[in-house]
Amino acid sequence: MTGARMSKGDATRQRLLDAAQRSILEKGFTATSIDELIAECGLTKGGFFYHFKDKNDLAKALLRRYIAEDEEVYDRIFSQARDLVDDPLQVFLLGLKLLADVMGDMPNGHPGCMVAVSTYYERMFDRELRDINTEAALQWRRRFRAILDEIGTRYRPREPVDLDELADLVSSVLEGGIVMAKALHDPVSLKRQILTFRAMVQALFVRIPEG
Amino acid sequence: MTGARMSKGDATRQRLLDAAQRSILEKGFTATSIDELIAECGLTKGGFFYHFKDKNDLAKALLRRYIAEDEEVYDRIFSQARDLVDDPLQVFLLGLKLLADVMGDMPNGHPGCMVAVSTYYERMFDRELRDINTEAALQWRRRFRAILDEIGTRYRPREPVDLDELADLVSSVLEGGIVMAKALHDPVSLKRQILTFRAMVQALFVRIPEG
DNA sequence: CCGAAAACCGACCAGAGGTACAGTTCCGAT
DNA sequence: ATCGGAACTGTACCTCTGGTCGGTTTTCGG
Repeated sequence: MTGARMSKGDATRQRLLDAAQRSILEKGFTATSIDELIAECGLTKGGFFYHFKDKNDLAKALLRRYIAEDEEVYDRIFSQARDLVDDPLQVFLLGLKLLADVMGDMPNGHPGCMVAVSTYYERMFDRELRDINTEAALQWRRRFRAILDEIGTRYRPREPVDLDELADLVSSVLEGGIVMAKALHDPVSLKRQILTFRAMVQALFVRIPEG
Repeated sequence: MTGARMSKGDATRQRLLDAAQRSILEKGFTATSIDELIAECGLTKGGFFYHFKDKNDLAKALLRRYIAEDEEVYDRIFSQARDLVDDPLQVFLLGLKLLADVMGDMPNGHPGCMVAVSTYYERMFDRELRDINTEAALQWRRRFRAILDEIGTRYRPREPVDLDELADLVSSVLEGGIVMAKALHDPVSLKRQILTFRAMVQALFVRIPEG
């Protein structure tokens, strides 16, 4: 990616993935034609099928790449949060704040989540792609769950909640926030949704007395 | 719908919408072919275009019908909640509980939200359809906002939250919960997401002393 | 400079999506 | 019974789409 030495073929592959991602998030998978992609990237049919054996293969590569970049963003944000504060609850709250900022700084709003798109095209894809999708969701759960476990050592929830479900709720708010921001035509909405959720997290946990 | 007298034409129209909704939620809009729909409903191309002037027109009718049914469900649930309890916070909490039950009782999980699908196909649709979509989101906001306003007369939030944003967060949790349930291949997940959110609402509000 | 692998070209195909419209059947009101 | 519109049928046509394949150029190590 960023300046990494890559062959001409790799560069073309990346350009195809970029074009595909933009178009798919805008119009959907089936509405994105191969003809359209190769026109944008300045190559021909043969060139495309040299890189991907079929359209499903493209979707697979795209989803993998998307998830990898997504994970990178989360890693960066939460390691940054850990550097700045110690208390696990404060780490989580700061992480949500930083995440909200990232989402809010996107000029046209979040472009959409490939995982969400894939769930709505489930039946069109092969098993492997569906598994990639499920794994991404589980990865999110593990990530947030880990932080929640740390929080649990020093705080207790005012109301009983299962931590796996609370972890999933973070993902739900993000996915749902993206949908709502698009539906409302209000790019900043996603940021506010995250911050409102953050306030609710803050209200949920109460410090356990030391000892 | 339910037993209401309808002409043969209306019945066909409904069957077409039923088939379209099922297919669109499963495969997406563009992947749903007219040929497929007419085969399922036992009529021909011409018959289809007698009812809908084009595919966009079908989408429009479908979205309108979906939203109307959706509103009916919410109306029923929250009026039921109002009949059972008095306190506004309890009405909201009971409403969320009933909603969770409805979602949990769907054998194959929530089939998906047409509004969410539409947001990911935005650029394909005309302005009218996009407006319908936005209006649906605003309608949800008004609905939940009204309840939250009532709650605000007797409770205060532990952390500062904007009530419009909290209202939108309800929608986000529902939309995101549907996506996550599909991604995780766990139909019951949506129900648990709603209940976890419910617990957070309960933790958020604290009674204002009378007087 | 050479040769082989990588990267790409472009003609072609079968089938699906979508449009148009003239003709036919159904059906209820008069 | 019959008339007129509603509810279709049948067909002809055209574009676009995913995908194939043999051939050509580019690249690059030796």
